[in-house]
Amino acid sequence: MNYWLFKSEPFKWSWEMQKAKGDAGEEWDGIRNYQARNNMREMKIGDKGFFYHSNEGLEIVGIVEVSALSAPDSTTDDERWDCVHIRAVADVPRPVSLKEVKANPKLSDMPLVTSMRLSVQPVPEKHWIEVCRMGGLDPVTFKPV
DNA sequence: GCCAACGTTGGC
DNA sequence: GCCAACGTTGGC
Repeated sequence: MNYWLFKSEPFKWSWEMQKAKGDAGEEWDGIRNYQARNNMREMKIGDKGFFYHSNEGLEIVGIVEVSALSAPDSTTDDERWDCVHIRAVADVPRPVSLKEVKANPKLSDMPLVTSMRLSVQPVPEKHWIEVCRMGGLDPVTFKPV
């Protein structure tokens, strides 16, 4: 199992909107960056991810999982772009802000810090566990702790 | 709203 | 294949 992080501007697509989709999930469309696309192509069904609010909020607010493998992006005819589907799994009881991530020495090499502009990024397991701890949830069951 | 960082495009 | 110009992202 691999871990990822999905960025979204809440006024375009928020965690509340993602949750409203429930188990049906939603296509993570609109990605027009090769590195982000390549990350999605690496994803497998059931891989987990953080849902991060960029621009406004600036915090990790939820846990998602990959519900469909990367396939052509329905919002474009350009064959270069494809994307996965994700569905909401759990709230982060205490959202973890970018500020907190940056302030934590254990997370100094997290892609969220080092690859600021990458909108779909990998999360090393050690970072996953640490962020879950900060957010007040179990890194495996996603139950509040 | 500004602007730094950085990815992409296109002329040469 | 280099690199300048340009566009976009995203923190502040």
